[in-house]
Amino acid sequence: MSNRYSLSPEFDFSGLTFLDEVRAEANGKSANYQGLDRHNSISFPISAFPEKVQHIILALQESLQYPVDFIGTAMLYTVSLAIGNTHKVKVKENWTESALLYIALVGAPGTMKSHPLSFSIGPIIDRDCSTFREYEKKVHEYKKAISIKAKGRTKPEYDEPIKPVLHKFLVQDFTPESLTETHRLNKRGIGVYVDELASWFKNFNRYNNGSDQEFWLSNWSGKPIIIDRKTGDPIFIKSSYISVAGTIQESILSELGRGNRSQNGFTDRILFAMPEGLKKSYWSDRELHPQHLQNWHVMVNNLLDLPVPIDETDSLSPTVLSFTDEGYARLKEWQRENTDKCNSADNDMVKGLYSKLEVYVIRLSLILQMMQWAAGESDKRTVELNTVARAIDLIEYFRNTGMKVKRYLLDSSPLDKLTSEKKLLYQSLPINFSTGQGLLLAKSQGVAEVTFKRFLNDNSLFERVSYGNYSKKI
DNA sequence: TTTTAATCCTGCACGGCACG
DNA sequence: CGTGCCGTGCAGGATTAAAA
Repeated sequence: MSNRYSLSPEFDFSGLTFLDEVRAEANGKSANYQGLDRHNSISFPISAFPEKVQHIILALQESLQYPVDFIGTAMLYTVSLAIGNTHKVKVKENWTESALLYIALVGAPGTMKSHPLSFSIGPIIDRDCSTFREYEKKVHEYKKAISIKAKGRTKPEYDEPIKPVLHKFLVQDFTPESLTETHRLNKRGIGVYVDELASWFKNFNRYNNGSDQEFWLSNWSGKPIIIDRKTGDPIFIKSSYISVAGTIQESILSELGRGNRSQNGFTDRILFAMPEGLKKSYWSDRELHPQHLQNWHVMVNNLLDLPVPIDETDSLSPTVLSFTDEGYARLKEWQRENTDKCNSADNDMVKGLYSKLEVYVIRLSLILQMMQWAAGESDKRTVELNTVARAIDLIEYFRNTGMKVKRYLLDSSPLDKLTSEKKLLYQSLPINFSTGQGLLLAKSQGVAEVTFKRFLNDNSLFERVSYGNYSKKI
């Protein structure tokens, strides 16, 4: 099969020598991850992406300061969504994996979290936009057909007009009901965008006894969605496919762990992009070469144009890729290492994460293979060794960020649960102080006497050295 | 989703205790 | 004995969990 669109091969990269510099820098940092201890971090493995995509990622970093972690992860999401139910990968007999992803971009406000996502899903939004215009046209014709039919009752065998269906990929604002309805009409697969993950989580079990949670867990596994409703038609979606992208502020990551009984299994299912040492930067003089934008659009459109084969029972029958022998061997090798790491892990939360990574390495292999195909850099008959190796690079990055998130949840400092006033007061107190000194400071910041004295009783924050004298513990 | 109950936090008042 | 330090019960507000 050949690509419907081809990327411009004439595109001249030679004038863009800065790319090599940036890439050298980026690759130097990600040189080896295996020997590092768990507190070091791995930089985002740009080299996992196809050549042309690497150029786009680096150009976006250079011209618009998009962190490579964000744009790269957002691109994985975009490709995941574009693949949908068209392709799966076979691991073993009776075990296939889809390209479904849950991703989250983590960073402080104003650090370019949403722009990279908007850029990478741009081609899909364009597609949704044009199908919506067609839909409106069809609705217009449908209404006309209905009215003609009403008037012209004389023809008994008049063709029943078909109510048009809106096809779309992206859902921004949704309720569980509207989402399943959209998915019912778009069985190829849809994607949602959640602006603040923490608040999304918080409302999971609020109003409906955990069924939201259940829904997202089973969707992640690609299980069927079966809903019987009191009002409206029952819904049955055999292979559900809803990829999720979200953002969250680093400072409220710890909220994911609150009331941890229900959410823990969930954070393991999310791949986190967390750029190291992220800060706001100055505008750059460099402009994004339009060819990069063009190339990305071509690639995504190649994927979006893939049809979903439908079998004789009217259900989807995706094309199934399998691993090459070498690729499968590498996968097995990694799985052994991961299993050992998992078994020797001291804590159950870590085990949960590691077992999800085992699924994700397969899914990322599929996504990367399809991405390479879309970029015209390989075929899509099998998943090759090279692809598996790249997927493993990515997984090790996501293992690292996943552990980072876990650390946020586990040892969030006792300071985090304080109100901002108390936190400020605590920080302005000297290491050693007498009650009277502290009281003065507290009053100047508007904290009442009793409140301050009760505050002093918190053993995790203060130690009483002697009568009327305290020292800070943190 | 709205209503209700439970829990936590805060400010106030008061009384006991340590210290010089 | 005076002064500052410390603990506690209570009421009302805010937040969170449970019920309707």
